[in-house]
Amino acid sequence: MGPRRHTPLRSPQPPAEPRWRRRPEARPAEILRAALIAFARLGYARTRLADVAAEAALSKAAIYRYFPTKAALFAETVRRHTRDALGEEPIAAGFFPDTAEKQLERFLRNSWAALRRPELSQLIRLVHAELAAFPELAGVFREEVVYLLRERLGRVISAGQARGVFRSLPGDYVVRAVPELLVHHALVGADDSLVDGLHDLLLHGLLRRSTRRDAE
Amino acid sequence: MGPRRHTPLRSPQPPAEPRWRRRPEARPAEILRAALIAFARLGYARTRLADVAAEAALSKAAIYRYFPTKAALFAETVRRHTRDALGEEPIAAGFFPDTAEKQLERFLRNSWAALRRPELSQLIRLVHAELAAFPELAGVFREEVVYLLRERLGRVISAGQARGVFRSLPGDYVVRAVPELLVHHALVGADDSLVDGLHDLLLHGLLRRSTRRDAE
Amino acid sequence: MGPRRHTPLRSPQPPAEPRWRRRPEARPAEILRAALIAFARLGYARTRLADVAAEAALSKAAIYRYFPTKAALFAETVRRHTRDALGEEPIAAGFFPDTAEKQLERFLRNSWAALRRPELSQLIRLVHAELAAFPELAGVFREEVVYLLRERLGRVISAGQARGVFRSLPGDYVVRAVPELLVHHALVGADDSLVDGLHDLLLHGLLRRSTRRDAE
Amino acid sequence: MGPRRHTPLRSPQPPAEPRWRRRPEARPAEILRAALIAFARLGYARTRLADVAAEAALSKAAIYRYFPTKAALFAETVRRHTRDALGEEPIAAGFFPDTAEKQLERFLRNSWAALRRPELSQLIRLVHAELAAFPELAGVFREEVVYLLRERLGRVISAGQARGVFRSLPGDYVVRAVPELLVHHALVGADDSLVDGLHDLLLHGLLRRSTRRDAE
DNA sequence: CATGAATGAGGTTTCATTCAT
DNA sequence: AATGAATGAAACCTCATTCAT
Repeated sequence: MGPRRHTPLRSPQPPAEPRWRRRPEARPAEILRAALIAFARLGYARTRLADVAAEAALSKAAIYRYFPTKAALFAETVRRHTRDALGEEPIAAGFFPDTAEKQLERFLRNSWAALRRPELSQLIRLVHAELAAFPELAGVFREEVVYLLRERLGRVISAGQARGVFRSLPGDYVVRAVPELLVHHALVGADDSLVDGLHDLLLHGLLRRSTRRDAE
Repeated sequence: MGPRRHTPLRSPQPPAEPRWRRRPEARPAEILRAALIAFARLGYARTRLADVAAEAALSKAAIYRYFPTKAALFAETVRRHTRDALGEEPIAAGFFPDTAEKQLERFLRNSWAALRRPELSQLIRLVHAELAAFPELAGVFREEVVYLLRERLGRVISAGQARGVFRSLPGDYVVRAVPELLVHHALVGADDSLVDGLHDLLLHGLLRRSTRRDAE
Repeated sequence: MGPRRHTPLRSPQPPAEPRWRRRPEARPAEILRAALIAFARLGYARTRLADVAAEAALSKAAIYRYFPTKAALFAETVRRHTRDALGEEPIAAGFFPDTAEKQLERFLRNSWAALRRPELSQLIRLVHAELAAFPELAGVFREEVVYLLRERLGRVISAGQARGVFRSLPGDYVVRAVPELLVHHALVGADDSLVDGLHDLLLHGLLRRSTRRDAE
Repeated sequence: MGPRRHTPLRSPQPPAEPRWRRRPEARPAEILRAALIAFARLGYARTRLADVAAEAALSKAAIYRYFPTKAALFAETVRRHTRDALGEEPIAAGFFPDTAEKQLERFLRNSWAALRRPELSQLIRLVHAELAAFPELAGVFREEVVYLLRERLGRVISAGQARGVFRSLPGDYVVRAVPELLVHHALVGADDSLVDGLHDLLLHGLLRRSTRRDAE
């Protein structure tokens, strides 16, 4: 066999539509958006760069202008979408004259609303699916999501304790476990009814006996 | 990283029950044991059949005598190791004259001891990592592990309620959420201290006020 | 776009010809032979593994059973074909009652005959073309080819000197330069007439004046 | 290693002699200088246009203003740097009353000094490495370097013969082989001592016997 | 004129799966 | 029953080249 030369003859299309348009700063964000969709659909290993490229309406090679490897793209995808995933605390806990019970309920309801949004629940699944391959991402996720929820819940409980509504707790188990539980519910796709159940469980575990005794 | 291909999950026909072989049913079990180790180490996609074969001290081709595809092997691995993962209920709940509190604590302690064993926690990670690719396995896992825990916990709570120690609960949230929480703790590798915290949280959420008031 | 699954349907050809036959030990040698041909034709970078595979009538993947990378295959190709490239010294220099001049001529003629064979001259081109990329191979080549020629020439000259036919030389330049020159001739594809010229040049530089004066 | 593509050598039209530019003929020369450095460092195939561009402190696209393809750039790089590589003959052979021996030595010393300069020896390596891919460049190189050396050496020898110092030679082997040998020495990176050896070898092969006999 | 952005077209390497022994 | 050999089918990543600005 002789030495082949590959001289692709391109069908000479009249220069109708420009192949691309200049959108410098937008690109990385666009790619990350597409990557989230693709990775969420198939997981890391099953997602081909071609899938991301198609979703972003770009060529595979273009992705490599912005991200050096598939793994880096994945890591950045998780990182980017994890930040601000929860957003600002919708209503500052202490400034409302709500009862402690109401504050707790609002925390649960808001947190669950955020976690169950597809963008975030998919991210949660992604992070937990690649725990072994990308252990650092678990850390990112915990810091950005779990720790934030802990803080918010901690404030709610402290406020309730200050008012004498919540009992004092041995250790921080409640503060640690509740975000975990919410995350797990998002991970396995639980339905919304859980908020009521969790509220009930927590309330009757937190109310001081005297308060409740008085209430009778 | 190289390419990982993913073949669709064919209906995982076990090889038609070959009855007598040199070491009759030893081989499949050996392979499944090796597969668990390999899959747990690297996850589904990263695990090569060669890894499983090496772990089983067999050739790749030999695996195909017993399992038609990699996906089928994976599914069967999860299935096999999920069954009996929890084993018999160590101590039947109702037959002991323990207090309801003690029974609850024993349930938590036993369940956590089982879930935190490496074989099971790895399985849990595997199942949750491949939720998207193998949705049916989530079902298997839930039936074998989660539902079993629910049953056991349900019995403990019912017994406590019958004795008048636990209050009556609105809905089944507690029964559904506690196993979920335990599983999630295993998934993220929590430490043992959580049992005490969970016990405390549950107790004070379940005890009837009158009981506690009486106890004072 | 949904998740594609690639289930190649192979046209069900009746099992006419077996795709391969078992030839275990032959394979590496066959591949190296094919690799020499391919690399010689196109150089290292231009040669695709597919070229080698086609030449060897194998699949690309099969090559990877025996050689871990393209670079390793290339190195081994050069190494293997360089060893024994010159073969045994055709006629032992000292044992013949030839004149020193005849022995010198025979060395030149034999060496050139070996070097100009396509297998060896291609190898020479390959080694020199990839000097920068594979410096170690230059060493292999020098040891196996250049040094061997130096030894042989050295013996011829020593014998001639012992007989009083060749003058004593300041330094070893002749022994070093002549193999180099032959190699270069092979590299640029010189014609056979050079042997006579080289013979003449060397002779009149090596003959002792007294000998030549006597001969007149 | 990644893929390297190799486009066929299009007729390397220099960009139609663009007469006036901001820095009229500076750009192409700068690019060619950068290209020599880059190509010499890595060889043709391994050198990326990006390497050349970086070396020239230009963008890749800018190179395409002056050279239609990578192959054309390479060819022009070799061509440009080959011309004048040897420069003017430092001292016209015939005009000096030197002895023929001195003239020969000066030829060798000057030639070697030129060939061993990094710019030229790298060029030599480049040309010989790409002999197969760019056969025409070998021709360019031979014309510009080898033939020039032949001419100069021819003049030295003729002068010596005219003076009766050098014997008459059968054929032109010496004139053809010596430049070749010098080039090869440059190619493999020989050290300077070779000049003395070559001088000695040549002298004792060229001096007329009568001269030497007289000298005794 | 110059360039940053984009891409088509591979090339190397991997691996699940099959086949002859 | 078991396995070493073989391979088809990607997947990642690269780079010469083009185009809009």
